[in-house]
Amino acid sequence: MNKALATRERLLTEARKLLWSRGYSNVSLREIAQGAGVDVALVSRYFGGKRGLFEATLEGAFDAPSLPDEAQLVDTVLQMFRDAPRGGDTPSSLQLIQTNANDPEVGETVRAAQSESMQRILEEIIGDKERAALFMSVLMGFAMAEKTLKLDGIAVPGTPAFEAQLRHLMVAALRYEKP
Amino acid sequence: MNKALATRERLLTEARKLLWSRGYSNVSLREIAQGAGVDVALVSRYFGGKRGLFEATLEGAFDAPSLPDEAQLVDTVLQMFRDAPRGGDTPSSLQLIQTNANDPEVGETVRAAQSESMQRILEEIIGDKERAALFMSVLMGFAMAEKTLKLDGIAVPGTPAFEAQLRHLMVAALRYEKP
DNA sequence: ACAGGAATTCAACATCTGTTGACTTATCAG
DNA sequence: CTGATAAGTCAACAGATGTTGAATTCCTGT
Repeated sequence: MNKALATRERLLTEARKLLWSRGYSNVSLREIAQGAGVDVALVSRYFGGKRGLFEATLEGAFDAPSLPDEAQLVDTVLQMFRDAPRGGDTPSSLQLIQTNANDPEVGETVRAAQSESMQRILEEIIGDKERAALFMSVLMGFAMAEKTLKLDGIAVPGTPAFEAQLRHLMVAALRYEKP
Repeated sequence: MNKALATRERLLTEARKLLWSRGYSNVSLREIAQGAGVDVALVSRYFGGKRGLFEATLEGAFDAPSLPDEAQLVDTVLQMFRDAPRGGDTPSSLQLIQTNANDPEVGETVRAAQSESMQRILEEIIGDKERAALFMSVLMGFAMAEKTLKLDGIAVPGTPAFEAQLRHLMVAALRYEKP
């Protein structure tokens, strides 16, 4: 009875790795199952289907390790980027949003989850809805420029130059003033 | 002989509308053909297949109406956003990138096109590779926050508040200084 | 050792996708 | 009017996908 939970977890881990980085409709259940070393049918048995597996993947996806105040916010985010290096095995929650937010089947769920957890937390910390939105937009754009577009001008992740670039934009978002 | 060119164009228009906004793998050829009012088989006949159709829509996708200097750059981009309102029928080139850049089949092509036209032009205007990359990341993030995530804090497109937000981030990117 | 139930696999399904080649209709010069 | 060529339609295909229920293997308690 405990064994089932273990393979359930193996499926979840593999699903996170593939679905978050490459997008819901670009990964087949057979590929996930093969990566987890089990049969495809177990997905439907344990999660009720592909969609159920994806949604199970979302649980706790946006949990922050701790709730930083605004002074620590920038550093906390920098660490998030540091922990999910380019091409690494652990796609970040930003990549999850980026790859799935406009999927016809799960996009709505992803956007809702982002709004209810990540965005709500940002607004709480920053204390201003507009600045929180601009902050989020900076995060999304930077993740896209670095992970997907791999723009030449973005410095190598982990280096001081990289942190300086990202920090510059984040601080700018936090300093926005209504006209 | 001229009639064929007209339906070719109808297919291209419909393909741009659907593929750019919803993503390559989320739109079927039958849907595009139906929207254009022709048979599916014509896609393969005229463009050699789905991929050929998509690549044909890419031609001139990143052409700027004119090459602005850095002083006009921000205003030019603001106009780009004004011309492609939220939920409108004309998805912007930024949305095209956002929805297709990590597609397994056409992502590489999209990224290459962006790099060779849009990014090259930005670097030329701005005169600095890092600032150009940060500028592009701001554009991507803002488009994502506004069009896909529809964040509460992003002002209504077309209003002065919207322009103030976007301008603030763009100017910040342009003012980046190496540490 | 051996039943009984849990865990997993297998084979088949219905559906949707892009693509192809044969067929039909429209267009127009002679 | 008529035949040839262009333009468009139709039906069928092979492949992949998510899902399902029966069959099989594995494990555990007695």
